[in-house]
Amino acid sequence: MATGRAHRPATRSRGIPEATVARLPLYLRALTTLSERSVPTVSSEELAAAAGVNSAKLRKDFSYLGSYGTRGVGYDVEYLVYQISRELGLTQDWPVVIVGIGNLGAALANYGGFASRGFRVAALIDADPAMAGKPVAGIPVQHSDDLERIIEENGVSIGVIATPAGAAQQVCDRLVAAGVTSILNFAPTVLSVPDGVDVRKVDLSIELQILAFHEQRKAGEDTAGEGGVDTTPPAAPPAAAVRRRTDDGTEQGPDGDVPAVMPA
Amino acid sequence: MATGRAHRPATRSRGIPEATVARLPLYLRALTTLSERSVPTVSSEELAAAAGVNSAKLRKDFSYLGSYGTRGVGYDVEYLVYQISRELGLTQDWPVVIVGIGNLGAALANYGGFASRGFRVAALIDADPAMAGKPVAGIPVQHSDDLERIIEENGVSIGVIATPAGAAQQVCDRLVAAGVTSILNFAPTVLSVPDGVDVRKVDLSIELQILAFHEQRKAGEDTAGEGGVDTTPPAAPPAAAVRRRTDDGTEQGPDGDVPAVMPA
DNA sequence: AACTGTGAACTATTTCACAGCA
DNA sequence: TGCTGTGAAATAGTTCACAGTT
Repeated sequence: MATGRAHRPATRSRGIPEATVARLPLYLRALTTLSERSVPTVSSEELAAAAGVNSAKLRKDFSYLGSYGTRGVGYDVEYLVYQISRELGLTQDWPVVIVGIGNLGAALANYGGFASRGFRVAALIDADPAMAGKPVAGIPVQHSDDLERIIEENGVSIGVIATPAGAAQQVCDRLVAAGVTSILNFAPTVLSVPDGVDVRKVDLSIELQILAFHEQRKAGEDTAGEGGVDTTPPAAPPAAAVRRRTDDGTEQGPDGDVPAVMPA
Repeated sequence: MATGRAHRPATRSRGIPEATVARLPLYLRALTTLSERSVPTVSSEELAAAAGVNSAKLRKDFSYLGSYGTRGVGYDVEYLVYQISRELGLTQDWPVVIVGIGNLGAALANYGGFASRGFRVAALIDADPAMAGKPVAGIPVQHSDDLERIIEENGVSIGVIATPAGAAQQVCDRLVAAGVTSILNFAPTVLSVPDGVDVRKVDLSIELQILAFHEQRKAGEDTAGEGGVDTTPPAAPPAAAVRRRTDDGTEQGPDGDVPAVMPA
């Protein structure tokens, strides 16, 4: 059992950089908007602005896909939509199951961005018998006892986990055993999966913590310790000597923290 | 108006790499779990496994914070929890507003991971008058007319946008005008913000698209075109010559896509 | 003996800047 | 002339491997 993702480091056939892959959906969204407005062509500069990146990066990214632009003109919007969709595998239909139909699961089920991009919510699964049969986003929730059958019958290879943290690994194991090879995990846990299974994590609180880090920096530049209320005094240092690399003298309290659990 | 984040490229005081900052919450979660189990110390190897990274990376990351370990022994769990919390700014109390109380907003309001990490949901705001006064996660929803007042009265500097895409920029502008300097955006739009305002984006469908890309690769290695159902034929190429870098002959259809909208 | 902390090597990603084409 | 496509340079991030410490 390996932990985490398995991004085929060897046998990398056409080698599109991971950073580029992560931006393709961004470009696709921007292009889709242009397409709706019937804009026929777009320059790298314009498209980059719409996608929130710089144009050199965008051109480099596209160069990994092929030469789909026209010098002096720009890119054909429709054609580029098609090429990126194809590259991402969105010209196929991907049946997806969502496990854990709490607020978050329901939000995901209702999320228009899935259906419109080649993803089809094949089933909603929850462990609560009281949920069974209830329609969410027009799809009846099924009990998790039937998880394996549902996966197999629908040929599902992508699963979304929106359960509480405590249930996530177990759900993950069952999904994988039933044939799922890609998992999008919203539960705040590190999942262990065998080689060949991809896991991506979306963590709602991690993003906020990153913002807090930068926010703290901003406050520290003007007046020290603005923008929040300090708490209790510093924790006792460990037995060993502690030599901090740098120290700004800001001392705050420790933190009786509790691991996060998703809404069920 | 600059687009996107503004990560103080100059004046970078103590220079912790962005990639490291992004992992600190991961370490913190793993440490918190250990702390609850009353584990007193942990080695880089063990902690790395719990956090899902490798130990060299973890040690390097910690080296940017200071020398908080003891050679031959490991790291003091409680002390490290404190140091990372402090570095991330989580020893302060951060009042947060959530704008857009649909399924997703409700999921966020109920999410235990916020409250337990220095974040306090100061207010829930929605544009629907019918929502006003209704309690979600024990907090009454307030109408967006009062957004500015709420921000100012509570000294909020971090805002979470969980509105439909169409409303996001407008909400963002109002948040920023009222004094918010960090935004977590769940709406599938690129937000324009002035310099000095940080934006982080969580996009539910982008992650799935990245999984689909890798999933497609897996399928393509064994039998070509397994794991999904193909759709219509290729779009017409643009007027100009098209020379693809490589081509695997897989031709699929274009895609009359619609921009995703979050559940309101 | 065990384990951290860290230069140095390596790999990935971004940005520059300009040749080449329509 | 205007804009793409891309080598080359610059920067960021990861991994190695081992000296140093308890």
